[in-house]
Amino acid sequence: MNPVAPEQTSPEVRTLAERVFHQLQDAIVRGELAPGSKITEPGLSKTYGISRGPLREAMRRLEAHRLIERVPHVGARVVKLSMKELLELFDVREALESMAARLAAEHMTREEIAGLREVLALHERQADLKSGEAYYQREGDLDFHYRIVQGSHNRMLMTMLCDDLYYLVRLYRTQFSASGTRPQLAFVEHHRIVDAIEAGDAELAELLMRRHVSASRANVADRYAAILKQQAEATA
Amino acid sequence: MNPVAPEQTSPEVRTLAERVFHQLQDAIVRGELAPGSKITEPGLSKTYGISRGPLREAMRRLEAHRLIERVPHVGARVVKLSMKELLELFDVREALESMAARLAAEHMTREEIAGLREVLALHERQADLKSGEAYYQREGDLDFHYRIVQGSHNRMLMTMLCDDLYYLVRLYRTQFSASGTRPQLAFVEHHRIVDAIEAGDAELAELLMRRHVSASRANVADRYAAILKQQAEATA
DNA sequence: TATCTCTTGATTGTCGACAATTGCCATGAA
DNA sequence: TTCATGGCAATTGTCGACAATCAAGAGATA
Repeated sequence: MNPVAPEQTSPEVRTLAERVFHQLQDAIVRGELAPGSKITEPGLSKTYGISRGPLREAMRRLEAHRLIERVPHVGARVVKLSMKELLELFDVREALESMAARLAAEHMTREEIAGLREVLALHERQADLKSGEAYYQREGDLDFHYRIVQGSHNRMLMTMLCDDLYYLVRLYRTQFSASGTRPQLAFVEHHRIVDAIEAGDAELAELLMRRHVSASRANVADRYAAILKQQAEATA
Repeated sequence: MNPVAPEQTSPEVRTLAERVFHQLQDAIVRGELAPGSKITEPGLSKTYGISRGPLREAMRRLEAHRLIERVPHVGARVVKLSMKELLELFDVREALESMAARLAAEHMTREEIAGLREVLALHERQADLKSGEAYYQREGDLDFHYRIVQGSHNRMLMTMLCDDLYYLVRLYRTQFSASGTRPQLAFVEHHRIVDAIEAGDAELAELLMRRHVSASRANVADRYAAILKQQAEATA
């Protein structure tokens, strides 16, 4: 159902607050709750059929994950990523994921590497059969990155990237409806990264991952610049 | 009073929950609440004279900042950093702070650089006069890093490092009572980093910061290995 | 004696109600 | 018309009480 989410069976749904938290998290990432829209406690309380107590707790967690923004005595809004913040996100990703790739090259087990190769093969097949872009860029790409972070065996990195940043990435993709160009390019880059990891070449893996994220960032920035230019021409 | 904390006057103490959050945060970082000790809601509720509602909210925030760990239906404990987690923290710092130094070299204003130089001069004076180690390594060092992160002008980096990781660093220092060896070495490294930033040499600033954090990590690892060896000899 | 079960006490999760603060809208004056 | 001011409705913050869950200890049995 959700190829990225780490919670397959029921990791932490022992309480109402956590269940609602995950529901809201999904709703936001999927765009069902419009970015920038105001969310009120009584409203959600009725929608989900729970009291305001657990709801507030869920909202606090959403705030910690940067999915909503709260102002005391005023209310909460779904985050609306600006282009500036999006580029900031890419810078952070570049720093953390390159480190993850380095650590993965040092610590990843044979089994984990094999699993990574499988993911890559699966994506390749799907990209061959259909246009595939949609699936690839939307979830498959994150799946790849997800496994590398896991392979770093650094718990702090894992929570930062998988629990926080990757949800923001998904939110950005729905918000900007970024179908994601340059899938074939990313393919090659992915393969090279895995090769470096398998070879245990930490420095190379780090460098390649860094370039990979950086290229993705540049791609976003370019497309944004193009949009701005287009708008300028439209008004002129 | 608190040279590191960004909140000088009253940043967000408009609500009980936030006030208690900051109080607890300080208490934990200072070691007043022993690492690993269990904290109970009714207990804190009485201690701080507030109801359990705002208290739970404060605890949620502490959990998000990794200062306490909660288990549903069981309770919360103050975090107790293991050496493994500490080294993980250093890896994350290396990734994020080297990126921060790079961005700082690109975006830092003249005024910010001047302020950074002042901090350095202040530390040098204090290191000359007294043994200075204590002040230097405890807060001054973080002050230096803090300003560089601010200079990156990347809000996401700022919150990650200043709001989360640096509190963990301070907690580690009290927990391991790390008075911090190698202050003079760090001095030289700090100076070189500022030089690189002022020269606008992003790559060099990044490299130097990376080495700086890495050296700090190696220092911690070495001292830990020494302690282990000492203990082994004592038992033998 | 060791282990298993059950009871008990305490703690956490949830709820509904009340108080405090905010934003909005109507009213009035310049 | 525009701006300031006051009141009002709605939302957020806070509280105390009840229900659900867990951990520990007493007791019984093999």
